[in-house]
Amino acid sequence: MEEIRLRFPPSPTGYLHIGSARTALYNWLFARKHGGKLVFRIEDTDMERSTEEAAKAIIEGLKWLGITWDLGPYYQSDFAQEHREAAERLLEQGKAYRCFCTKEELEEKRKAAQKEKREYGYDRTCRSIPKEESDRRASNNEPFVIRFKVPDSDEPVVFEDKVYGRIVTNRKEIDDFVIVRSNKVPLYILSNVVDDHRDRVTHIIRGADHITNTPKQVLLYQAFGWPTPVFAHMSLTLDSQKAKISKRRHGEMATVAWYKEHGFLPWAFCNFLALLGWNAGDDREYFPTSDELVEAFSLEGLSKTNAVFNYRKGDPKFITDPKAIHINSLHLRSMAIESLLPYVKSELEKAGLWKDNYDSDEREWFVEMVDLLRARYNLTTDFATLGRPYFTEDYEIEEKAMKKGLKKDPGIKEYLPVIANKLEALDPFDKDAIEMCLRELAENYGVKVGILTNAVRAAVTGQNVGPGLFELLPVMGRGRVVARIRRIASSLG
RNA sequence: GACCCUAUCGUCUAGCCUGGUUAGGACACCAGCCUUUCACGCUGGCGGCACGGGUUCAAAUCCCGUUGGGGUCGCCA
Repeated sequence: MEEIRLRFPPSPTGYLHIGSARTALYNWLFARKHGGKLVFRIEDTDMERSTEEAAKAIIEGLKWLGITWDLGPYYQSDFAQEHREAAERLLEQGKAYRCFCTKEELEEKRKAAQKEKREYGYDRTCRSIPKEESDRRASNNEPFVIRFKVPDSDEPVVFEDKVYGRIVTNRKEIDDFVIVRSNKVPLYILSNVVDDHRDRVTHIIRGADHITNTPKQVLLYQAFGWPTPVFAHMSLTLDSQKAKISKRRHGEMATVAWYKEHGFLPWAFCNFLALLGWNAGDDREYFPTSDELVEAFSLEGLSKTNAVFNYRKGDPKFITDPKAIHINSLHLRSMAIESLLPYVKSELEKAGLWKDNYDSDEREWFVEMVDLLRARYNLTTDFATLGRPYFTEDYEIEEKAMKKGLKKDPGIKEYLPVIANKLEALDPFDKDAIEMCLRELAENYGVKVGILTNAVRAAVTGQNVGPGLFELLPVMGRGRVVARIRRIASSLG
């Protein structure tokens, strides 16, 4: 049986874009699902815009996402000679022809057509130039491009799209398109077909923006006598203004790197991306592992309608699609704690909060603390921002914590030193003992236990929100807790 | 403008093919419950079949049209 092969062929003209990442993801999922291979090919035939840095950034992005490939990366430009030869073959067979029209001439015709509100298509001026003349002009070094000669026929060009169904195109809608530039560099439309054939690609999953050039490529496959692969076009992702998401309009938020920097877990982000324009057919949206997504994935679940990325510029609650954050929190809270640790370490390092002891003597303490905190965090960056007081003595008492925790009851500044003394002497220093201790004290003072817990929380974390206090204190450790309470108590004057 | 694609809550979507559902789920939002705080969780609420014609006993579902949205129309990919 023929091996299933897919490909991901980005052009290296910028960072890895979330739309490209989604395309890569779907190809990868499909390949894995069917035991196939994924070809990674960098389409750099546009030398003007392609850069090595961009290629690197794309590779980095894919690696971070965990999207792996089986073949490549190949560079399309390495195969330029093969593409030229393919074009040469078409030329010899009369399936393509040299076009000597200059850019300026064509531009003029285009403008004239626009002015008269006629639709513009290449007028086939050079299609009828006799072979002898064409050869002569070529050997005289007259510049030319090579155009594909769309075969005359009454039959429309048809292909069966796995998502959109049967796409029928009238040949009159297809120009004799250019396949080789005047500088002899082949164009994408040609190179792409030649490469896909050489790489034995069986399935092409790509953005719906390629739908209209698919008939041209189908014609090329036919001209070469090659079987056409299966096409599956996927809906695009737009912003709330219904514009294509782009770095230019949306800034870094449109790049994969942004998600890496803002505390997203790679697999969680893939999980979210997969949901943009695809569904499992049941109510499942959370896929703990890639195996589960692979199992659920199928082309039938792809949506035909463009997805709108729910992001509002300038709105802090919508720095990105809130569903992305939600999915991330699901993964953050339930993934294996060992897998989460490196991400937390990285965030703490960036914030200057990391201590090497967390990898050795204090490792147990660190793991317990992370586990306690993650239950209410959404992003890995939260450990360094919201979590700051847990990892350093250098923390502020937030205003809300001061008000709701430390100033809530006038007696608090009397209670706090007593609590510190009690906790210092408590044995064992565990959840139940601490709870009993604080409840007893509350009863003695005739206040609700919440007054005491909130005060202690405010003192030891500077915050009025956080893990359950009775769980937190034993993890934090007696020494640290008592010291913090005393320090804050004395500062209350 | 021409050609192609598309249309279900604010957003992602199920349902459409094979007409009969109180049009389902998720995110977001609101309320309540839980509770030592905040989250989580649970319960409930808000909110949608773009419009107009057909076909039919019956239309989100089938057909036609309108409107809206998107894509493409390069010697970019």
